[in-house]
Amino acid sequence: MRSLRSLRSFLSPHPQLYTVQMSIRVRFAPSPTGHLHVGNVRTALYNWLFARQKSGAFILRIEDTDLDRSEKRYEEQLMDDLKWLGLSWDEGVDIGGGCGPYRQTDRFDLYTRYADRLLKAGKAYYCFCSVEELEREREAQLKAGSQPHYQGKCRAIAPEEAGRRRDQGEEATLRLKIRDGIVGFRDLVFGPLEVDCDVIGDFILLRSDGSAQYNFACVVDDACMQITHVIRGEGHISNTYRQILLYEALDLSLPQFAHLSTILGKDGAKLSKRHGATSIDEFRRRGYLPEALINYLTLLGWAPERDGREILTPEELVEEFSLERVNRSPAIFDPDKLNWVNRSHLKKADPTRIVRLALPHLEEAGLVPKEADSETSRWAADCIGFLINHVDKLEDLPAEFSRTFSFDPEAGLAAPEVQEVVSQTGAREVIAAFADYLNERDFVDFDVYREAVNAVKAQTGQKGKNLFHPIRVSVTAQASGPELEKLIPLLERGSRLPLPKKVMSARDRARQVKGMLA
RNA sequence: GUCCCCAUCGUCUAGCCGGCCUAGGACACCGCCCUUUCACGGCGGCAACGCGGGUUCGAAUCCCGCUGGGGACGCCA
Repeated sequence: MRSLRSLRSFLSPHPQLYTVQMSIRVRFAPSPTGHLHVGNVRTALYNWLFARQKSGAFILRIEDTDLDRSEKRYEEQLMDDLKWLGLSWDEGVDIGGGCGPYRQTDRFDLYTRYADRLLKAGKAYYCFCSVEELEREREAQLKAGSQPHYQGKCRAIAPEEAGRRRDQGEEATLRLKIRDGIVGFRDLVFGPLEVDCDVIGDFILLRSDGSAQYNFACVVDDACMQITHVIRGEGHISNTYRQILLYEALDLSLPQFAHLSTILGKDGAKLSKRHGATSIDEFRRRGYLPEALINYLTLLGWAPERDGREILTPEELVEEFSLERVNRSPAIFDPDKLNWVNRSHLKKADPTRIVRLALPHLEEAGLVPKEADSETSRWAADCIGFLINHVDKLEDLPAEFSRTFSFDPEAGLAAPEVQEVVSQTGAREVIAAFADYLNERDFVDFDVYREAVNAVKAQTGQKGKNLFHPIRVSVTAQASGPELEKLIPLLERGSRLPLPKKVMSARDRARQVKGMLA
């Protein structure tokens, strides 16, 4: 099977066309050394989209060979984040699978076995150089204007002697003997890529403590896990050459490679905390919808074939995605567009889900009681449905809520734009008439509000802006805001509820504004 | 420093196996319309092929150079 595939890859300029019926296996292999970052997430996402579209397997492998920096809690959080996004995997540390274990620290003996193979075949050798020595070599090369790399000093040590020195307890790393010539491959997004082997240098396979170095572990794992497509960040292109050399040395068939360009911040530098939210956990907390993040991140570096449609569900993205259309150039992360995408999904989403997700934000802000009675819950749900069209993300809801339901005529009336409304001809009459009308009513619902508007209109002869602007001021002390005919009934209902922050009814508001303007 | 990669509106991009491009869409921004107010929505506007050489009847599209940006060069991944 394998040799057949590599033969086809060799013969065809588009090997992927010939492998479609084979079951595709991709993997996301993060190292648990920090929070899951948007860049990493996009890599996971593209792997996932590709796997799902081709009905292949998506594998989650934990690359924790950096013992100093890896932490269990990051591993757990990373899986939480992925699950939240809906990027489900078919094999992984938590669920197992046929090619486990899926954590590299659980696979050390495997690496040792492969290392032995290379050593016995004379393709790898022990290196006794000290870090200081290597550092000096590096600096010398840098100064000489060449690309620094290990020059193979310890290649000359006879295997017997190396063995003896190791037996005597001397520390050594294991290095791969690099061949001469050119290493190259056809990248699925970048096209043909190659480099001269002599800029590479014999790299380390096993560290002096016996643990596997990244490139080595990665190749052994990808091969053992029968990964067919390696989709990862652009930064790995230079590793790919090394890894291909390893596949050759181990006589393993090559997977396909697809590298993804880097995501940058607004200033063109690699995206980091300075650019605001970057960990996906943070986006979750801020009230972005997972499908919105998926949507936006997929669009970052990729565009659907027929343009125009940009708001797509994960299912639609799976259907339309294609590695061939992935862009080579780095993309800048644009929070404005993310917000737009999120807003669009917020509008599309099931209202009860939105209420469930939004409520905690209002509760945290102390605007709605945590243990609310059914009347209050219903009111809160209606408020959320009412305000959701005005926010980009759920975290904006409390501010929008406060702005809408609090009432501060003192400050409001002083604002220039409100002053302007009040000084319109007939504005004060409208405000007074409106207050008087509401004052005679017990309960102000939608119908009463409409009656009030018509009565005031008839009484004052004002209409349009001259009618509605003053009414808005009388009820909100603001010059703009959400739909009055929905707001006013909500104010009325809210005013009768045991809320942490009392909501004042439209009637009381109008009376107060009238009084202040009199 | 060396090697590798990238280069269309401010941003994401379509186009890139040359003519259909007076370069299309989206975000943001501005204006208008709708709505008896506001918002939503609709319509419209602003705005790009980095520069210089080739190749060609013809180049955003192909080639070279420059410039700019990014990445890599670890006993990190």
